[in-house]
Amino acid sequence: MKIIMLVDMDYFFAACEELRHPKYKEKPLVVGADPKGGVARGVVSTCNYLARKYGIHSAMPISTAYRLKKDAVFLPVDYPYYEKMSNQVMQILKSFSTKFEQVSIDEAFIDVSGKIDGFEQAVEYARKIKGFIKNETGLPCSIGISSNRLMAKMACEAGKPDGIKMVLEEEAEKFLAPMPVGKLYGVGKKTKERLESMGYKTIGDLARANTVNLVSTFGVFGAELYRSAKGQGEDVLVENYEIKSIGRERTFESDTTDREKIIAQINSIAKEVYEELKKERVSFKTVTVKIRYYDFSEHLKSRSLGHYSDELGDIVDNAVKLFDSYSEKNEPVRKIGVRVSGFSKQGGQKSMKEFIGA
DNA sequence: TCTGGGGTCCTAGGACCC
DNA sequence: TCTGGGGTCCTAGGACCC
Repeated sequence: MKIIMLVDMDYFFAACEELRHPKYKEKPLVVGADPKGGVARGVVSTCNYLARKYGIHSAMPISTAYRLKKDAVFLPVDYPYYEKMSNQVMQILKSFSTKFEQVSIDEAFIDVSGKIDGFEQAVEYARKIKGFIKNETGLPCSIGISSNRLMAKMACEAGKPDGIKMVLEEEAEKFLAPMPVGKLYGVGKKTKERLESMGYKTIGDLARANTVNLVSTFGVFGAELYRSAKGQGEDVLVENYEIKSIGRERTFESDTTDREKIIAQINSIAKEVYEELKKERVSFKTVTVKIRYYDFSEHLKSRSLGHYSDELGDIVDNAVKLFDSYSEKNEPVRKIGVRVSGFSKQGGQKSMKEFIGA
């Protein structure tokens, strides 16, 4: 049986800010959009635990956060800095594991099966990793330990903040049973509502469910839900992951129908996408434009070039065409986004797989 | 409360080829 | 004349996660 850990950095962006501004440690700290006196449109990205005491949390409108605690410290998101800190952490995790899979800027799975003899040594090993990260970077984290990805994740959530939690395979179902269904990884707002209306309030209810019933309403996802509720999950980590799409989107300060203004925004966004594309050294085949209207309705339109391209002109031209195909609506636009996908690796960047002809 | 931005995966219908 | 099935690509939308 494999020993899988999920390492998740605690309140990561805010913790990074506390690191370079130690004086903010004793204050409620909110990283996210500039509140602009409470009229801004952004949201809270992350906040420290002092800010949470006032009811502030991730994804909350920044205007609400501002109302809850006007004299909190509000800082903008400095992604490049967090990425630098993240890289340090990820290097450490790689050195402590036999397999490593980064899930996001502040989270990674590690397989440590080859590093320790069994689960008896796992908590001690996690403590070592946690201490090492703290010493080297000054950042706190939480670690979940189990025999598959799902349970490592669920254990980690239970261990937060600054904790280590191990859930053995034989304890998994019991551990999950009392939790509300919404806590299960993969169950969001919509699925939670549907499950509750079917009478499944807790994960335990779901584990005792009629699978035929779940599959008939949710399809393949229903079978997956059932497996998850029983604490079963994948134990294979994917190490060589390739990016699938690159996009940027921007919300206007106020909704607009001004074509000139929107086209200008598309141009500026396309340039950012292009820069990222060059960094990743990939070519794209498909361009997608996303529009969010004043009423929050969202639409995507995409077109395939029929061939690979790495040119800015192709992004801009197609994005503008796609946008113009919406123009008869003429409703106020809140947000506009541009995304490219359908990648092929560019010359000189052949993957090992392609190289050996696999 | 009034809602950002960066992603992933899944579904489903239609086109087209064999 | 009416009838297959598999495979892949394209497009649009939805749900979810961090």
